[in-house]
Amino acid sequence: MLSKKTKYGLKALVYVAKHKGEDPVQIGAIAKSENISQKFLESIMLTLRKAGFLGSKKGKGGGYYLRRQPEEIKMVEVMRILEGPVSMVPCVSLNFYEKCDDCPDETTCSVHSLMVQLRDSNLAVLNKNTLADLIAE
Amino acid sequence: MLSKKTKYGLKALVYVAKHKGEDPVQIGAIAKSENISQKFLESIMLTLRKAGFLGSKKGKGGGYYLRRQPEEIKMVEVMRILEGPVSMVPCVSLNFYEKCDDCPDETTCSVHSLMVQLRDSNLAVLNKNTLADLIAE
DNA sequence: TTATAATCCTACTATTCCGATAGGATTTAA
DNA sequence: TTAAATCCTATCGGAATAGTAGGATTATAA
Repeated sequence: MLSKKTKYGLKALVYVAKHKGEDPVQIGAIAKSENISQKFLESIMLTLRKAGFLGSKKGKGGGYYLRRQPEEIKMVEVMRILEGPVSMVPCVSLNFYEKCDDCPDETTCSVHSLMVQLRDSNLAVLNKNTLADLIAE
Repeated sequence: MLSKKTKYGLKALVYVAKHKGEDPVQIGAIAKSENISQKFLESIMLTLRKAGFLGSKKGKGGGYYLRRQPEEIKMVEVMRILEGPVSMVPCVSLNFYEKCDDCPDETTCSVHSLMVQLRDSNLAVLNKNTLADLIAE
């Protein structure tokens, strides 16, 4: 299941992107528009800013704005920041590789190939879609 | 992330399938071979039996056996039983549909299309792969 | 008939993660 | 100087996950 964090983060990015070129948008406005707890959204925005997707301006009249073009923000990047690994098991993860504790040997693991296929099919989708694609709909 | 329950369940199915035609296999043997807590595996085997993948024989000399041919057990069926919905959000789930609580309208939801694409790419993989494919490797 | 070996079943527990909240510190514009 | 905004750390309740406990039931075989 997709975490609320990721879902809210994506919606917030879309919201900010839709107001590109205008003044920065406030957390409060996003929270209200998208039915998100404002305090929860605060921490998500912070994450997105630290990851480089968003910039912020403090103080009165401040808020958040996009730091990159929507067409250049791939969904795979956002998902890795908010949701974590694309892979369903650490031992097939490209960016978060770890050995599975219960598997003596990956090459003989019966679920390995299935996990690789799932990873690759998800990667294909997440590499193809950008923030711009989400705005369109 | 794939739950241990699902991972163990898949490995157990593969183990049982590899012993097709022989006497039923015991939970203890599977647990030992695959490094799984026997008690935990008990409950998983029960789930797989109730779902119709496995049959069981009680008492001395008992154990579990496959009730269907490995080629006919699609991964999508097993995943739905052990892991739950294929979709990452309930509002795009084919078998577990539910309205998202925070979305006023699915047709205008910005993440909807992405979720549909992910669902479909995963479904393709899970429909194509059967238990027989897992045994092969 | 009795011991043993197996599944079956219910309940419980420990731990981790998720979603959300609290309370202020800091910065900036008017 | 005040108000409006982000920034930051800590905490918390609930749900889910992973695993445990203990026995009930069933079947085989001596």
